[in-house]
Order: sequence, then C-alpha cells, then structure tokens
Amino acid sequence: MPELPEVEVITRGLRPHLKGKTIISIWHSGKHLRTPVPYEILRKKLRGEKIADVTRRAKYIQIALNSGSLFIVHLGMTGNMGIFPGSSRKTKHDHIELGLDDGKALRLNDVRRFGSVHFLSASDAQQKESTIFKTAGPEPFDDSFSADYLYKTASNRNITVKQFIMTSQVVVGIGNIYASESLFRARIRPTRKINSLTKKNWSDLIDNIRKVLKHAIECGGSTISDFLNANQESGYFQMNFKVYGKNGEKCSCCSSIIKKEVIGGRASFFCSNCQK
DNA sequence: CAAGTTACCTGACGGC
DNA sequence: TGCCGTCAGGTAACTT
Repeated sequence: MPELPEVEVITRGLRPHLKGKTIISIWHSGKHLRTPVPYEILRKKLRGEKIADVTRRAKYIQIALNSGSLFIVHLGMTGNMGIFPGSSRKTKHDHIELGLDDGKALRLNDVRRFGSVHFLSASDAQQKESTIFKTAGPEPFDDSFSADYLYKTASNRNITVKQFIMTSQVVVGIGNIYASESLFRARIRPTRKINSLTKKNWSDLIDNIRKVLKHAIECGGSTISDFLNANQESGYFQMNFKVYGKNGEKCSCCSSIIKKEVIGGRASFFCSNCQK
C-alpha cells in the first residue's frame, strides 16, 4: 500500500497530533506482524515518555521520544496509522495502540500484517547506521541520488530499470505505483535493462521520480482501495495516474493502448509508443 | 556476487 | 450460495 508519498503524508498528519504529547498506555493485539512485536519492551520503554517529533526515513515512520529513543513503524502493504478518540472502539486488524495524555490514541491497523514495529534505544538510535537502515540507499530528494550515482551503481548489474529503482538498497521509497508512473513520465520503458541507459536517461528518470513523488505528496498520496491519512482522509493522486492500472486504456499522450506486463513478479504498466 | 523464487497474511473479485 | 484461483501499495530470506 504505502510508498514514500503515503508514508510522508501520514507522518506529516501525525506530527501535530503527537508532538509534545505523553504516552500513557500501550496496547497490543497479541498478533505478530512481519516480525514479532516487542511488546514488553514497548510497555517498559514507551509509557511515560514524551514525543519529541515524528519523521520519515525510507518507508518508515519514526516517532522520536524525548529520551532520544525511537519507536519505528513500517506499514507494509496494508498498514495505516491514525489518531482516534481514546474512547472510540478499536476495529478489526488494529494491532498497536498508544494512549496519549490528551485523551486521544494513536492506532496502527494492518490487515495483512506485513508491517513491522521496532524500538531503538537512545544509543542504538544515535548510531547512524542502525540495523534497520544499514543497507538503505539514499532518499530520492538527496543530492547523492544523482545520475552519476545511478550510472555507477548500475554498471555491474543487469536487471530491468523498473526493478532497479524499486530496490531499496539503490534508492528508498519507490514502490510499484510510482515506479511505473515515473518511468512513463521519463519516457523509459520499464523492461529496459539498466546497462542500456545513458546518463541522460538516468538524469531524466531522477527528475521525474522527484516530480511524481512531490506531486503525489501534495495530493495527499494515492488512495486505491483503502489508503487514508492520519485524519482518515483519502488521497487523490490516483486521479493523476497516467499508466498504473490503466492497461487497455488509451495513452493520454499518444492514444496508443497502455500495456501491462509482469516484471519481477509485479504488474507493470507502460505505453510502448511513448516509452522506449 | 547477482538474479530469480518463495514466503509471510487477509480480503476482494471473477469464474464455475 | 460457495468454493477456488488470482491478485493486491512490501521486503527479506531463500535458492540458483
């Protein structure tokens, strides 16, 4: 479900609700997510802590506590976090709840349980390369995410360009939707092998990845079936999809029929006329 | 090493 | 109505 724009939208939505609040209770459904929930640690370490800030790194939401420790959440495919009245009923697939001193509650809901939650002590969090982000590539908006970097990183490999930009060790945050959308805008076919891309191709791709992600954040993310922000509102970037899920429809640019092809096990969409 | 495959989960949908 | 296969925004652990 959530790629970088959706995680960023949730992070921004949560921040004003959480910053400065104290966690007074912790609840857990008892079910494991992708990894076991460190419930006993959370209970010990989070209760009574004040929230300093909420930030995003890759597709992770980081809740920083005043003590310097970090509560980190990954939303997987179907995860979502939102703010609810503490008195409201929990719903099916709620897995974690942090009760706050203003009577509200932060809840993590995740139907498929592909998400994960992590706790880093202040000293672990301070180590720049904590285990979680040790192998993570640059953020798409970082200067280090450059045409030179991609050209060089691609040099001793030969997968398709779509698989390459979806690899978190190469660059973080780009998932199945925004990979297809960025490649369409850069006029590069997703099946192209990376050793065939020129520096100009990489440069165009970077520009369009940034444009698409930025636009999607401004639109509040993409809501396909169930994405909601921290205030339970839909995003509307799906209105701006040019190719994702549009196989059989006419290309908005040239009227050719948009194709669907499975690449690396993931549905991929492109215009074979516009994208070479 | 890189690249390809499988596994983790629930639910929606289409075909029979 | 229900049973079955397929698919879904992610990613790590396998195997080849």
